[in-house]
Amino acid sequence: MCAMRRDHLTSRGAATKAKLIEAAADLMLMHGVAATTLDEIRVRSGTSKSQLYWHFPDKRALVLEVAQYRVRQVLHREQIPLARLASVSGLEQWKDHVVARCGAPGGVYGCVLGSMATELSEQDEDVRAVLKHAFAAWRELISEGLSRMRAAGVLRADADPDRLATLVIAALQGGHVLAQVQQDTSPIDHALTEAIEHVKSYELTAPPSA
Amino acid sequence: MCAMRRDHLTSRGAATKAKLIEAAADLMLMHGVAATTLDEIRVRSGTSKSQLYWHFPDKRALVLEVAQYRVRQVLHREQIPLARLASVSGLEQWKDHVVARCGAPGGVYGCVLGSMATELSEQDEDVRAVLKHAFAAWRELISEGLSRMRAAGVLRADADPDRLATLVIAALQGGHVLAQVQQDTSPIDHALTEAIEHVKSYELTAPPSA
DNA sequence: AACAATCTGGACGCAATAGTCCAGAATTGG
DNA sequence: CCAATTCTGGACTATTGCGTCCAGATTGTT
Repeated sequence: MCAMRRDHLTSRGAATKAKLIEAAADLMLMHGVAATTLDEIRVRSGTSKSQLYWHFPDKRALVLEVAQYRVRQVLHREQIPLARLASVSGLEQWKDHVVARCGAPGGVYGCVLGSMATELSEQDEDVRAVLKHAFAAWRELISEGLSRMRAAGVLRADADPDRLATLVIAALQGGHVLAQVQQDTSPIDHALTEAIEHVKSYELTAPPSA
Repeated sequence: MCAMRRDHLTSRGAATKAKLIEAAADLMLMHGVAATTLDEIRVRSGTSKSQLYWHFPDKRALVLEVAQYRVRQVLHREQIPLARLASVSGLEQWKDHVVARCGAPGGVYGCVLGSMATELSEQDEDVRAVLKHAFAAWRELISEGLSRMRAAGVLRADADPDRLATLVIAALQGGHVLAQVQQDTSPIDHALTEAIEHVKSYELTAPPSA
């Protein structure tokens, strides 16, 4: 039989595969996908070259799995604060976490999904499809939170959760781009603050007693 | 004398250099900087390999000049509508142009500055510096327009032009990222529309006669 | 404990790409 | 019109990085 990847990995194999994906993900975030060599991945993961080709048919497949890993990571992390979103101040807390992570030491100011999206959208349809769904799901998390707020009477009926969520995600992504280029979190902070200010303008204030 | 680049080019030389930069810029926009080979640039520009090394010491220098070319191009183009910005509807017209260009056939949905910023910020300090100034100047164009609107009584005194301009640029950049990933201009359209809606919330409506 | 299947290590080959070199064409000045 | 300079064309080299191979170590099964 010619060597074929197994559908079932032992725990050791799974651990190695995970190490490879994590090492690749880190390097690709720091240096970009194209600039990350398989050799660097091998060194950082503490494994050897052939393991890459045991677990992945080629670099492209590895990149796809890195994208999927990042998507799981981001959506899982975002689900926690966003699924219980019920007020504007909840959104502000979420913003603070985003900004803190953006400027975290060792980080790189860019968004792990946004950087891959920009670099790979034109070259790899599979990665683009994965990221497209990820951004849709992310936006949906925010949109649903805003819908709940509207239903609860926190926001006015004319607030459009989908469009507001699009603004928030765009402000986050654009804020990352600007933060990366000026190596400073203030753009993402200000952009998200203003976006949330816009959401606030739909807040239903206690109607004047009349 | 060992061959040194001349400080003064003849018109022919300048034309060739410009063709090289434009060809490189187009390819780098479409496929990314790293994925663009010198050979592709040679073919598309209709010149030969040694011309690259006559006009540029290496690929990195070419990339830097491509970045400068893009910056000149974008700032020149943006200056026209933004320098005479005097009303919210002017901002809306500007948005329509941005969206139209984003979805232009042959285009690529991404922003010519944003894509380079994301791909190169971590690898090339010189390019990052160029783009940093470009984004600052771009934001300043918008900020000054909003300041004029405020001075003219179009916007309320509590409108903060710098922060609003940051939101607009971030919405534009983030909108490009989302548009690129879903191959559709609606995200950038909606994000900019909402950002402008936020600016509108600072509009000074005619005070109630009292 | 012995055997088979699964997984690992590093050496190797090959293709692609950045960068070099030089002969000669086009252009400019006397 | 001739010579010097500026610029161009394409062949060439060295390097880098992707992907292959196989001997042997590790793990699980009877």
